[in-house]
Amino acid sequence: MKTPDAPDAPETPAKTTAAPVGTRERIVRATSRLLQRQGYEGTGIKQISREAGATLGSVYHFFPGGKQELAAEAIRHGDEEFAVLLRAGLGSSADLGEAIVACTTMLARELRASDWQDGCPISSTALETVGRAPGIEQAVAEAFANWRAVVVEHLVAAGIDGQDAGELAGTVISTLEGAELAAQIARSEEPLLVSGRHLARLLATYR
Amino acid sequence: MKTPDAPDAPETPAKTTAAPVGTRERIVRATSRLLQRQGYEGTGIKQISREAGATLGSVYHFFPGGKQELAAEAIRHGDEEFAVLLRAGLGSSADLGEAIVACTTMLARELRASDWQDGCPISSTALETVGRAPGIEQAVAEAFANWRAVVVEHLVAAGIDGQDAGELAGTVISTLEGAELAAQIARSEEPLLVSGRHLARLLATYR
DNA sequence: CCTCCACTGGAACGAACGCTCTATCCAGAA
DNA sequence: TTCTGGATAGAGCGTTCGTTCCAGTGGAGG
Repeated sequence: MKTPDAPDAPETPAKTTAAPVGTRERIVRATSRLLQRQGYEGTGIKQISREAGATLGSVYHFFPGGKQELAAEAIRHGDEEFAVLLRAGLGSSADLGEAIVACTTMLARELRASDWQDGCPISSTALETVGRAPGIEQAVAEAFANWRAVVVEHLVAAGIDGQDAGELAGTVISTLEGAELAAQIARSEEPLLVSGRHLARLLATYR
Repeated sequence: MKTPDAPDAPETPAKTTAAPVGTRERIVRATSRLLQRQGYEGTGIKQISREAGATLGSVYHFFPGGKQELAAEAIRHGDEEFAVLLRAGLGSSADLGEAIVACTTMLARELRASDWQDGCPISSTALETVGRAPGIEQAVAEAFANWRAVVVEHLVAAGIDGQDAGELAGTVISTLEGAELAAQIARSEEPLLVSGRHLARLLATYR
């Protein structure tokens, strides 16, 4: 009934817009979004295959490791997604404080646009699988380390000492995570925006 | 086989220690701990009744609203649990910075003692049920507001302006939440301890 | 042409899910 | 004693879970 893959133009996937997305990629994207909104246990493989426009056979063909392997891959997808946003926000201003505020502003806008549904892409799955799914735990740890590295880079470039930058980057990520959770719960941009200003103020004390 | 309620001394439940815990309370406590570790979808009613030493009939007798009502009650339990820790930490020192550091130190110690399992009692359930379980969402929102109020009280007592105190309290809670998540993921006390120092530094700029 | 194989499609399995239901127990009121 | 109703006990409902399995299907390589 439904033909997922575009039958035409298999050779020119880069049409700038609407590049036909392969089955594997569609499965990963659908999984990432569902994990973000429903968590690990709340998301079923059949729902994933339905939303991705793929069949159960395809899912297990590409991810023979089952749900865990699929979730780990989706975490890596969310990792890069969030890193892109982080780089965009931090790179938007030479002033460190303004850059941080830009990050929280972007996060707040996206959160509101999704009716407070799309928070951190991985935190829900991360919390559910602590100590019980090694593959997922590792992907989560790598994501946090990745985001931290992105922040460290900008802090060092802004002239903050390496040791301080490493510690501050951890706190920046932690606070963004917590503020995003608080914003989802309160259905308000305020926790994110306020935390952004506080982080800017904290960073300003390192001169 | 197993007699949950202590058959003797039904009139003097307050023996200072080892007060026999009623069936309803046992169910709530078991639910709270399981939700903390496994999240909402990952926790089954039958597992709850097993761990609580109660039967399915008892669970639905006390919580006719089913899983959602039970979870909301467990969230309220976790709310008070965390508030107690917060008050203990904040009250441990007249110096605001030291008090905040005391909070993170306590959280870090408890987290390590549970092999990084027992993080925030409600965050996992909160994330899973955003926008899909009104009763639970409300209990979660009340918990955050409650914790925030506890912090505000101490900030104001330390001489911080009311407006600032309200905003800072939100960031304090957010950062504690995020740092606890980071600590669980990294299996390390460091994110919590470092964030505690940074929060102390931030608060010190309000004088 | 045929062969091959990555990929698709979906039936079926046993287990677990949330919840309903009836039956039983037992302390205290009448 | 009989009656009442809170509390306990667990079988069983229909559904969904993650996973396995196998029969196609279609395009590239010989």
